[in-house]
This record gives sequence, C-alpha cells and structure tokens, in this order.
Amino acid sequence: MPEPAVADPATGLLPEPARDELRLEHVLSALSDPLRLSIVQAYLRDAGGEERACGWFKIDRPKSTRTHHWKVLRESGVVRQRQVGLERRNTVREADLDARFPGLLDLVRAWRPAD
Amino acid sequence: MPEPAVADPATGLLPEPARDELRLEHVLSALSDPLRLSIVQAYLRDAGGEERACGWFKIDRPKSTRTHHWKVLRESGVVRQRQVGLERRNTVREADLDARFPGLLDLVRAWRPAD
DNA sequence: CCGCTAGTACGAGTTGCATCGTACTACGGT
DNA sequence: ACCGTAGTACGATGCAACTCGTACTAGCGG
Repeated sequence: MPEPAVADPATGLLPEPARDELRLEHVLSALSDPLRLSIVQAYLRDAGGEERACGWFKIDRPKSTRTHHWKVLRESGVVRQRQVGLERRNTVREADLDARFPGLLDLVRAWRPAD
Repeated sequence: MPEPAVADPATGLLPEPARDELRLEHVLSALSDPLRLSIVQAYLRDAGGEERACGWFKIDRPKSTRTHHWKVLRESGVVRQRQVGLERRNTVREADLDARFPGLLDLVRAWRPAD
C-alpha cells in the first residue's frame, strides 16, 4: 500500500504514521544509521524549527541515496514531509517524538559522530 | 580480532566496549530488534539488578539464535556478560548507559511490544 | 514552449543481519 | 568415567537494507 507515496492534495503532507502508531523499534532502526543520525541532528540543531528541503542538508551522495534516507525517516515517523511545489520540506516531528519517546531527541542532539 | 571471545580469567568478564567507547548508533541498532528490546526490558523489569544467565529469559528459539542476540547486546555495550562456570551471567549496563545516553533505558522500560 | 531544477521511481549489486542446524566444549553430578 | 547441561562456533540460507545509475516527472522562469 505504500506505493507512489502521493501527497495529500490539501495539506501537501506525505503519508506518515500517526503519533500513536509510532514504534520505538522502527524509530531506533531509522536512527541507527550514522548518516540519518547526522541528518536528524542537523535539523534539530540548525533548522531552527523551520521546514527545510532535502537539498538543504549537504551530503556527498547521489540524489537517489538521499531520497531513500528521507523516506526511511518519514516512514518511521521521525520526520514529516510536506510537498510544496518542487520540493519536499521536512521537519522533525519533535512534539510527537517527545510525547511518545521523551528524551530520545536529546540523545540525537548530543550525539557526536565517530570520525 | 573478536575471535573466540575469551573471558578474563580473573573477573570472568567477556570483552566489551568501555563506557567512553559506547556508540549511540550501535546501541540503537542493537535495540532496534524487537526480540532484543524485549530481552533488555525483561532484564530491567524483572531481574532486580541481579545477574541472570541467558537461559533465564524464556524464548522459543534455538540456542544458537539466543547466543547471537546476547552477543550483539554485549558487543554494542548494552549488557555485560560474566562467565561463571557453565553459564554467562548478564546484567544491563545501567550506570554506563545512563551516563552516556540518559533516558534511553527509560524508553526501553516503557516499551510495549507490537503484538 | 524549452530548459532547468528538485526530487521520485525502478532496478541491480552488494553487504549485512536474523535464523537455524549441527558439531563441539566445558563444567557438574552421580 | 559417563552423561546431562549451558552455551559457543561455524556455516548456510534467506531476506532486508544501503548504495547507486538511469530514466522519469512536475514546477517554475524566461
């Protein structure tokens, strides 16, 4: 059922799990990848709560790889994606994650990459 | 280098990452498996801080599968394993995890399995 | 209308992980 | 000495995930 992943015509929101559908194991799995961890951290630290398109995060990978990681983040419920014209604008679902998994995002904020 | 994984002759401790070597991404990866999540939760809830052998956790899987999961938990730093005669006694490394990733174990305690 | 741009979709290659069977080792008891 | 027990080690299988190239689509500007 998660086929072409079409945005809601009214809000532009792409399909995502509701707050009470969030699964800790899925969120942890999404965050267990260092690249995605750095993406989420960048949103938390540098986006100032504003929506940022995928291209805002600087990363030396082909576009298809980027699409993949943002999709994993959205389907696990970590980020929300809203289609606006050409771009998909992203935000971390801080309220939902804080409600369901308090403290988790603080760990992401404090994370330091290995290298 | 992580070969037969021999226990320290003095303490019985099996090799594990030091507190400052713990990596958030590895810990999250270890905890992103529902089976391991339920294992860690059982230790936190029902072990009363005591050491428990692998066989203490009731699970309908062959022994080799069990060994695998406890190894993942140890190598990521979530549990400590101490060889005592025949058994390997396990504890969750609460102090280390609370120091490095405060709040994380609370999420595990509060977790509810999907089914 | 043409081209640029942001991004998706699809498919392939590769790697890693979960699962499990089998064989094995080491300790403890009788 | 024998056997049961607790667990590891190894190897195979199957599946899911990461990576990426290529082709494609939808807006927007001129």
